[in-house]
This record gives sequence, C-alpha cells and structure tokens, in this order.
Amino acid sequence: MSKKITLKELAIISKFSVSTISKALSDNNEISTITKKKIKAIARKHNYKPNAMARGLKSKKTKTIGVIIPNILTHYFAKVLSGIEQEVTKSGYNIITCISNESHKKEVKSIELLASGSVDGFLISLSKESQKKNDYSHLNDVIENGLPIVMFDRTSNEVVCDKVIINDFESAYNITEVLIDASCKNIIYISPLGDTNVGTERANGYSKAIEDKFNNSTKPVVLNFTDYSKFSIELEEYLEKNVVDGIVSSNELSGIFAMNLAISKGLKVPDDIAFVAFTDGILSRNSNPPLTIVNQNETELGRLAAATLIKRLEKKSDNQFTTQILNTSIIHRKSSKKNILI
Amino acid sequence: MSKKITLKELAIISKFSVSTISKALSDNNEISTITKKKIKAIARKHNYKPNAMARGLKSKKTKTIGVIIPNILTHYFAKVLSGIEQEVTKSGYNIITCISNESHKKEVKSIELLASGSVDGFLISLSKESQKKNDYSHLNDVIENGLPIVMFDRTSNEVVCDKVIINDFESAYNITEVLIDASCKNIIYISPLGDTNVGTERANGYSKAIEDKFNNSTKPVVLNFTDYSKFSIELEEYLEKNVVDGIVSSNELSGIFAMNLAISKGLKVPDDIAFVAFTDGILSRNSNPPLTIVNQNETELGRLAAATLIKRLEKKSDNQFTTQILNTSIIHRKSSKKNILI
DNA sequence: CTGAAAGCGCTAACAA
DNA sequence: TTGTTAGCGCTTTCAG
Repeated sequence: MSKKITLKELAIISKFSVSTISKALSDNNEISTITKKKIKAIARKHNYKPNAMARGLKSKKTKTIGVIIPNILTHYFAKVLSGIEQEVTKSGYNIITCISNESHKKEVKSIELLASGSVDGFLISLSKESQKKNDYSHLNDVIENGLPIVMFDRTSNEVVCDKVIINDFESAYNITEVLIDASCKNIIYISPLGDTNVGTERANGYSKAIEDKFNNSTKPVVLNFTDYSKFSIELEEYLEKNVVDGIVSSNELSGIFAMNLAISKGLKVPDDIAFVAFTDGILSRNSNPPLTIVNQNETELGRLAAATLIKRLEKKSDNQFTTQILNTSIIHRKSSKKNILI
Repeated sequence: MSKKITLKELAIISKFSVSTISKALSDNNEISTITKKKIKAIARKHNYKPNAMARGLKSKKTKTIGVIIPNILTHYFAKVLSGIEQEVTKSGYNIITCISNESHKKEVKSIELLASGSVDGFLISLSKESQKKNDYSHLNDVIENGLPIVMFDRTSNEVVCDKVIINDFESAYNITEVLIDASCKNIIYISPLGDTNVGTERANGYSKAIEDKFNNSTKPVVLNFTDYSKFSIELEEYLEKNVVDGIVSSNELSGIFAMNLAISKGLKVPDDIAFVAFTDGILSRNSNPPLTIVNQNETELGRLAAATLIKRLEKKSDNQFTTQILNTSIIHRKSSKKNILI
C-alpha cells in the first residue's frame, strides 16, 4: 500500500490536531463520537499503524517479552516455546527469543541487551553453565531495574521471582516405580542434565524410589554425562560389566539413545531391559518400541509461565511471588511393559 | 545494580553536555581523546546502556529482525531457526519470532504488527494457507514500505525479494533413485506438504524419476494428506490393496510414521519395503532402522538467509535480488539398503 | 573540541 | 470538545 503514515501527516490530511487524532484513535472520551468516526475512517483509509518505537519510548512499555531458552532443538523447549507463543499472542504481546545455547555468557549478554528498553519482562530457563556457576547476578540486576522475570523448568532459589515448574522429584519417583512394578531389579538412571536443579531433583527422586523399594539391598546408580558419543562407549561398557534390566532417563533423547544401544546389542525391549524417560516428544511416540514417559505438559507450562508474567505486567500486582508446580502424568507405552515374573 | 541511567543523568554527573556524551560514546572524532576516556569511564561505572527504543525512534533502525515460521515443533524449522539465531547474534541483531501455525491470518497479523517500527526486515517461510490462497499482498506491502524480506524454503514467485531454497526437484529425483537402485519396483510418494512450492517440487522430482527410470511402465503415485491419524487408515488400506516396496516421504515425520505402520503390519524394512525421506532430524537418526534422508542443511540455510538479509540491511545494496539454491546431500542409512535382486 | 537545540512519533497535562 | 505544548532518550546538525 501507501508508505508508512504518521500522526502528523494524518493531522494535515484530516485538519485535526495531532493530539485530537491520538485521543480519537485510543477512544479517549474527550473526543466527540462524530470526530472519532471521521478520524478513524481516515486512519483506516491510509492504513495508519502507530509506530511501536515511539509509543514504547513514551509509555515505557514495549509489549514484547524476552524469552531466554537453553536451546531450541530439544523438543521439550520447542514445545514450551510454542505454548509461550500461543499465550503471548492472545494478549497482543510479541516475543524476542534468545537461545543461550547453555552458555552463561550468552545468557548474560542477551539479557543485558534486551533489558535496555526492548522488553517489558523475561521468561527464562537457565543455561547449564549459569546453574553450574551459580551466578545469577544478571537476573537480580534486571529485577532491581523493575523488569519482572518468570523462571520455568530450570530455576534457582537465588532469584526471587515467579516460577513455574513440574514436580521433578515426585515424577522421577513415580516413573522409577513403573520399572520396579515391571519387576526390574537393576535399574540405573542416566542424564545429560548434570547440575541443573531439574537434573538433581530427578536423580534424587529416582534414588529415593530405589532405596524405598529395595530397602537398600540395591544401591541407586546415577550416570551423568555431557557428550552423547562418548557416553555411548561408557554406557556400553557399563552394560557389559553390570546387570541392568531397567533404565530411567532424565530426558527423551538419552532414553531413545540408550534404547537403541541396547537393541543394537541384541537385547529385547522390554523383556531383557525396559526403558522410561522424561518428555512426551516426537521421538518417544515414534520409537520402536514406543517409550513410556513422564508427560511434562510442556505447552501448558509455557502458557502458564507467559500468563503469569503478563498478569504481573498488566496488574502491576505487588503480591507475593509464587512458585506454581504443574503435575505430570505417565504415559505407558511398550518400552516398559515387562511381564511380571513370579 | 543501579537503576537504569540516561544520557541526561550522565550529563549532570559528568558535567558534560548530553550531546558531547552521545558523541563520545559513539567514538565520534569531534571529541578529544581525553574527554572520551573520562566519559566512557563514567558511563561504565554507572553501567550505562543506551535505550533501544529512543535510539530506534531516531535512527529508524531497530537492530531486530522479524522471523515468521509456520511452526516450531517440526525439527526442520527448529534447525533453521537455530541457524538464523546464530548468524543474527554475530551481527548484534535480535529476532522476534512469530509462529504462523500455517494460518494466513496469523501470518498477516504478525507481519503488520512488526512492520510498524518493530523490525528492520523479515525472514519468512510461508504458511500453507498463504500458499494455497496464493495471497501475498501483505508481503508486497511490507516491501513497498521499504522493509526488505528474505524468503526461505516456502517461497513464491509473486514476491520479488531475496530467496534461499534448496533444489527440491533434484533432491527428490535423487532420493527416489536411491530406492530404484535398491531395486524397488513400486515406489509411492507421500506428503503432508500439500500445495506448498516445496511439496509440489518434490512430488514432481519424484514423478520425473519414476517416469525416467521405468519408461512409463510404472506410473508415479502421489499421496497428499493433511491429517496424520486419518492418513494412517488411508495408507494402510493402500498398502493392502497395492503392491508397494518403496516409499518416498516429503518430510521426516511422515517417513517415520509410514515406516512404523509398515513394521506394525509385519513387513521387514528394508527387505519388504524401503524408506527414504527429507530432513536429517532427530527422528531419522534415531529410528529403527535409521532412515535414509535428504540432508537439507537446515542450519546452513538459516544462516545464509539471515546473512543475506543483514547484508541488505547494512549495505543498503540496491543490487538485484538473488535466489540462492543450497545443494543437498543424501545420507544413506539402513532403511533403504535393500539387497539387489538379480 | 564542546554545547545548544531541533526533532524522531507518540502521549497527556494543561489551555482554550 | 479540541488544540497547544512539553517531553520520553537519543542522535545530529549547527553555533560557539
């Protein structure tokens, strides 16, 4: 259509003043109905769209939210992002997405950049590195500057803000029970999540289940790793030297990964060895056999986190910060359906 | 740290004028080296960060790019987005991500919103609906307004702008040949991509390969679908009524989907029926057997698209629009390694 | 080399 | 009910 048009130009065309037009378009009741009608008609005709920058400068509101996620290739975060996007759009917000790629430095840089006027608030899931370093000063700075933050999934007690998480401990406990109930005797836990709060909680939940059910006759085994290809060798060795008939994975990919390794070694799933994992992603649904998993309601979690932030942005509610814990559910599939041995 | 500080406040503190400070911080050579040093020191001490909105208002540059993708749950787009993000970050840009969810309306709305001052340009892959409607006026409006667009993957001839694509026709031809060389005789093509340029090109490439190799003794069969669960029934019926020993899929998920269906019907892959597909995603690498695919270099494509846009933004180069065609490669895996029958 | 002043496009207090 | 005016924080002439 026509070139971008400004209020000033509309003023010339319409013979009204800039402020009258501004008020008319925002339905300010200082303006008569008839003038409003006229002005709106002209604005529509010229396809007027208020300039976001100018409005932002004035109102100190950008109507955009900064989203910082560790990565986008994991189906988990893609789903959360999808949920965030849905919710945010409903309220007329936009998201600026930054991918920290698990790097503390990148996380800090992105946040500093966005904090200087580009966004009204943040949704963030911490990078592994930040959690390892235990350094959250960048986030606390942002909060001091008056920008609200809502953390999801990977959170920290050192940052006082709203949080949305799942009951990781309990979920891990429950999913471990699935294997125990399927009469697995030697269950190990594998995880690429390392020192994250999420990884730790899940490891603890798993360990507790093992201790409770086996009365300490069997010790929990937690295998953390960072590199999939190296882990392949480690795990293979472990499986050769130890009896393992069940594996709990803290994420989807490592579950699939381990299962494929087992299959390639000629083991039968679930009869020789059974598998359970976290995240109902595209992988677990389409693996062979399909994987029994903890459904984390990622989309819901994303939505909830976004809604929480927006509520705080709009209500300016000074009420207490909350930590909302979403319940998970278990989706039973063939990877864990072991026949119970008498 | 401290509250957000403005140039004006720095002026008071430093006893210099606002304009001197502004110049000093941008290394303008009107300012003496010594003054620059002083001012920069003070700015750093107070952690001064220029306000993005104000700067944007003045300079008409936002240093952010609007990215419109059809969805984020497909690994293909996640990888492209990841590439875009990497490239953009290098040049100090940010991305505002909008997910059209294959809806024309949402695509239009997002673009209109962002076009009014929020972004300097767009990276877009068209929604299915836009391609079906063949309606691109929103994009042409944007271009008329002086905002450059780079289209990737799902593009259209009706929009004159830079484009980055892969050689879909040829890739489909080549991947079909893989099955033919594996002595498959009855190869069908399945696709959820419908009327998109990409879907059409791939279907044509497949068809051409069939016609060329079988001298019209066998007719190509193209099965388009929109809904996976309905398609499950259709495909199953088709496989029962027809002899099929090879399937070419236009995307990763439908390939996995069809392969699982075949396996569940007791067919052996690749001996009874072989599979090839597009996209080297997390699914194809981890399926059982792993899937032979066309590697589309998604990350590279994202990077290239972003680089192209940024170049245009920075150089204001009025040179001809280009269509860059990325070559693909085939990654051979077990799903297609059929023994050649004599 | 430094500063005063105009203005980007918009909103809103204050006048008329 | 409408218009005038003063900024939001920054960049950029143009004067000094």
